[in-house]
Amino acid sequence: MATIRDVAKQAGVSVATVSRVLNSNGYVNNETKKKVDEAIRQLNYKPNAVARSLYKKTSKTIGLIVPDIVNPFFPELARAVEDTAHKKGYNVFFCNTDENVEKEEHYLEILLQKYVDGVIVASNTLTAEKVKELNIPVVSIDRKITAEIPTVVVKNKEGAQKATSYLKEIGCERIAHLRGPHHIDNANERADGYLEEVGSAPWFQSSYIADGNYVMKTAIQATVELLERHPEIDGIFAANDVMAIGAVKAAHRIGKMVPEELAIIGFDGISMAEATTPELTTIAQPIYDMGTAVTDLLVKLIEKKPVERTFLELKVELIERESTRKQNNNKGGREHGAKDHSSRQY
Amino acid sequence: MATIRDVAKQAGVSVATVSRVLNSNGYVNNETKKKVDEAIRQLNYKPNAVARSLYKKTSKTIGLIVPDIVNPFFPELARAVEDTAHKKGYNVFFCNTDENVEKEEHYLEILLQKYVDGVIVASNTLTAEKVKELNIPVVSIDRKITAEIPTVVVKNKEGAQKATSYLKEIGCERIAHLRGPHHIDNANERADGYLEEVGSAPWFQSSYIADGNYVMKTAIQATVELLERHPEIDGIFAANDVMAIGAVKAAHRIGKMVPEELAIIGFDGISMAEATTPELTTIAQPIYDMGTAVTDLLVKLIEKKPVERTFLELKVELIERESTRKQNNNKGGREHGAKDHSSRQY
DNA sequence: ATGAAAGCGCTAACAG
DNA sequence: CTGTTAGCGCTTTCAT
Repeated sequence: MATIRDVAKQAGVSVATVSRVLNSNGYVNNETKKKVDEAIRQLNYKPNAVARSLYKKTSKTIGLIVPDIVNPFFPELARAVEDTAHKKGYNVFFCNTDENVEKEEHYLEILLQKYVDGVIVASNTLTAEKVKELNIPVVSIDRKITAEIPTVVVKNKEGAQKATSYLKEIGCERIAHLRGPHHIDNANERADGYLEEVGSAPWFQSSYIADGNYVMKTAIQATVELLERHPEIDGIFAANDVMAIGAVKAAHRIGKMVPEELAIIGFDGISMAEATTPELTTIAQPIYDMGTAVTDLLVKLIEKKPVERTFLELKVELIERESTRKQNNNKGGREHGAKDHSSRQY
Repeated sequence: MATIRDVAKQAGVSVATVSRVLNSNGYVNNETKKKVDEAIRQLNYKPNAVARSLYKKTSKTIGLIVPDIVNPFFPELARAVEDTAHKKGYNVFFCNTDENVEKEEHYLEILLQKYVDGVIVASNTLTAEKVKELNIPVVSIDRKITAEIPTVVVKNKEGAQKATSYLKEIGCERIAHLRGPHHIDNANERADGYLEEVGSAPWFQSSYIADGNYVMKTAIQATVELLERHPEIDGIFAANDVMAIGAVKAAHRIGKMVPEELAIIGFDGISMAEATTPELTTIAQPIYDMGTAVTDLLVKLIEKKPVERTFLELKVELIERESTRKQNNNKGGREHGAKDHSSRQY
């Protein structure tokens, strides 16, 4: 590969001049600039980003740390992050931690050694202290770590309330909740939202809440048990779409019709929710927008540009599909006015 | 951040000595090593990977170029690549090209400037010529580019034959094919496999092959038209799972029962295929293994270790689920002996 | 407007 | 066994 020296020699100027035209700063005569450009072209010269990084102490790269890209929530997020980063001239290092603290800290260390300018984390295990030590901007997505760390999340509680009250509106009278892990904030917030809506209903029992752990397999099992214990249940709010899909399978397995006998609503808005039969009604997060927002935020922090707010709470949206329909149990189901905001393309 | 100089000063030795203990090469007295280690600990020193890269002309990073991480085939692949790379001490830059040549070439250029040691591409648009210019190892996954570029693929034709003959075995007598894009090799190979099995059957018509373009929306439309034009069709081999899911939806929409009236089999083995009702029978690719294999291959090339073969063609596996069952059309369906190798976990 | 030269943090001869 | 030193390729004062 040609270096800046080769270009300088070829153009008959000094490396400083070449550097000047490369970065278009400082004065440089139009004629000499032409010579340099020509030399660059002839040699097919590309500046060495590593050398530049070493000097400038910045690398135009960021780290993206997710638990597991295979989790259907993350591909779209990762795509948004990469798109936005690329647009702003940054490359992204891609890391999976499986929610494992050591792995996470190890990655952070490596990223730091590689001079990343900032990092985006989706993590529950990261402490504020560790982040401080890094001395580079860190932003959190989907999970709030501490008040000091800039964060992009969605209105989980509000979404959960929306889901639950929607089930009430279409006529469900015994609504259960398939909740996520107790150590994950957004799972607790969603459970809170559910409780807010039905916690004080005369029919409510704490055993209407089942642990699904955000995983399909567990959710299937939990739903089967739930429905066997409580055959009166006519609506389920699952705290994520994966569990909602599990719930659909469970219902199918024990012969409950969805949505006729049992309405099911999920949370997230992952594309897998459109693969099911019936297609899943869900509270959709603006996943791509979240990715864009965190990345914008991070880049602003890196480039020390002013940021308005460091805590963004984005809105969620009810997408009505087939897994919920007005229940015709003539006990008072009301008309529901929501339109289908689905992104179905056919 | 502390530098090697700081450590040297703190330990009362020269930077060379520090470098020696860092890289554990060259002789260094055990006592001085201890002093150095202690200084490193005290200063919480971490060597600067950029400076090291600059000197060594290698960065311990690789690039991963995929069309779109949102495409359900790629998250698992990306995960495998990242896992394997990490295990071998490499980080991975993550790039989405949308199959766009300019974007792809642009990424390659940037990666090159950033000194990546090698790159893994999933691309149809890359030319051998471009790869040559790079002067670093490049390996291709899922798509063969040219003979010179080391590649990991699966036995597409064989898998397609397996899918088609399986449909015959369970009693289908009018088997259609939902094919992928004409410019993608694996789509053509899968179509070839299908043709091999049924192309000369008395009932065969070229209009039994529909273009689905690997996309759900298109596949739904194509399947509806196909079934309206040819109501006699009792089996569909879709060239990927996403289209197979589309076919299931199409069948559902026009009131054909799957699998009773219409058997559907996909290709890929993505997890989404387990979210559907009925769950999808498919020809599964060993996606994770493919990722591991390309990464191993790439790292060997980078480190100039001997590689046995530079063209790996992995086996696919039939996973029987619910979307295909022995057709009871008493016209001669035979027993089929395949076991369920499904990864269903419940 | 241009060039010389120092230095980013590290590694690897080479000398001792 | 350890230290001195010359780079890796680039950017940026500081002179001129």
